[in-house]
Amino acid sequence: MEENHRILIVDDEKDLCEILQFNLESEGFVIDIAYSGEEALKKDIQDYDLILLDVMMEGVSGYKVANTIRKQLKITVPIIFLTAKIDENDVLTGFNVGADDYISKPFSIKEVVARIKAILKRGQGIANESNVIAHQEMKVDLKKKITTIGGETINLTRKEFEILSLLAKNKGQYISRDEILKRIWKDDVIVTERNVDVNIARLRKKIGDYGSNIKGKSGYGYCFQ
Amino acid sequence: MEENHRILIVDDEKDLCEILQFNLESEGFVIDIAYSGEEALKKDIQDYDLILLDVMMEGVSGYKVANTIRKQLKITVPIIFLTAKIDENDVLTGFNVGADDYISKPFSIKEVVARIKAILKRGQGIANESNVIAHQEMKVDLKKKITTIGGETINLTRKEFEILSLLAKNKGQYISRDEILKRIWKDDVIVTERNVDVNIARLRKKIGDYGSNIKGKSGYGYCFQ
DNA sequence: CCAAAAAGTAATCGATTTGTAATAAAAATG
DNA sequence: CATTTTTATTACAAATCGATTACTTTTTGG
Repeated sequence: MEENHRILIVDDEKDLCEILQFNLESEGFVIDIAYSGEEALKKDIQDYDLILLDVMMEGVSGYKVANTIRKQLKITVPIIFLTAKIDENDVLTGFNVGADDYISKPFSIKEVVARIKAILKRGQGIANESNVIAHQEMKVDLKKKITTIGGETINLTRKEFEILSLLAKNKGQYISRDEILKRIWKDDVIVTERNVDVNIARLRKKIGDYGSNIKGKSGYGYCFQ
Repeated sequence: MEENHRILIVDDEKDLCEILQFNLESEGFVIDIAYSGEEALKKDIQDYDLILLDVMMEGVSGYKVANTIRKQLKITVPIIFLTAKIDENDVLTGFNVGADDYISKPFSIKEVVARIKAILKRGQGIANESNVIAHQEMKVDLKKKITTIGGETINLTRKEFEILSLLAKNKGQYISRDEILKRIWKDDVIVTERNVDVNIARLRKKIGDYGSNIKGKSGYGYCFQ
């Protein structure tokens, strides 16, 4: 099934944007454009399948935009950085290498299209492999983000689901609150370890009898068994 | 099966740490950072899957850190050295202390990611490389932090577990109370050597017959045999 | 803009862990 | 062998940690 992928182009060079837009639209992509970092962050990033992001822009740089998308918005949308000439020595200051791929200017449209397709294809592949962790009657579908017990869907919030996934993925292993914070809250918000407790409590309540499978141990953290 | 590997970055250049962090997190790794050798050694090294270690740091150098990890802590976690020097002698020193790889600055992020993946992939084959110390029916799982005797889990407190791990890792070797304090209590609290005694006593009681495997010798400390 | 849901905060209480001190036992010393 | 030092054990107290609740703030979705 073919789907029209949505791509956001972020670049302050208007001409370049238009060339990209024209060519990518010919390839069947749906294009949206932001002419600055600020403008990009006003878009609903979640809606895009891929972002073409210029690194060097006045004001909010591409690096900042990428950082915000990852750390604050927590969106894993693929990002391709567009950057001026590659200088390997520039890594320290130029931020010219990024998350999913980078393309250095000047580039050929063919190259851009090829890389976009490669990344979207890769994403497709991952999406198709369903990843389900099962424990007795309880099933945690990591991809669909759905938890069921005996076929019945359990309504978990995002945080609850993330915690359950993390523990289920590491069955039998104690994971400290600190580690849970690092992995789920990342480092963008400062919350205390009490938050973990509270969410564990909520989670336990929701999964009923399975709640007792989440063991808490003083000094060690939590463990699913 | 995809797993989130934990990587510890040790470098006193904050900018570089952040760039590495950003890029490695994009790759799905869980990142922790230490801005000095001292800080690094306060981390629970056992918990990481790989360590990126800067050689040139004020105070405790990268070599010292690596040396401590290998010789004292007896942890076989892969280590990649980051260094400005491309001096052959340095390379030799690095491999003497058990470095798994060597990357000289300036480097491209792609290179770092590639090397990390290569090493982790290789490590996958070796599987859980002696994360479990066994002595007859007693097993100490350093990663899961669980101790079992004949399959039955022994409920150890954190300190008890740390002491048992330390002694078990250095089977047959006497470790002084002072050394135990340094390694387990670190330098955050000032407690007397009596604390070690007390915890040893508690530990001995909990591991039953194996308690007599922990030998105490006046003037030497404790030894597991 | 409002209502509902989600997530964060604070406070409490109980449990667990750890530290302290006292004492007994063992080992070292001369 | 007597004395001093070191170590083991015990009981108790202090500190820390963790679960839960109620409440507030933030986010989400219409």
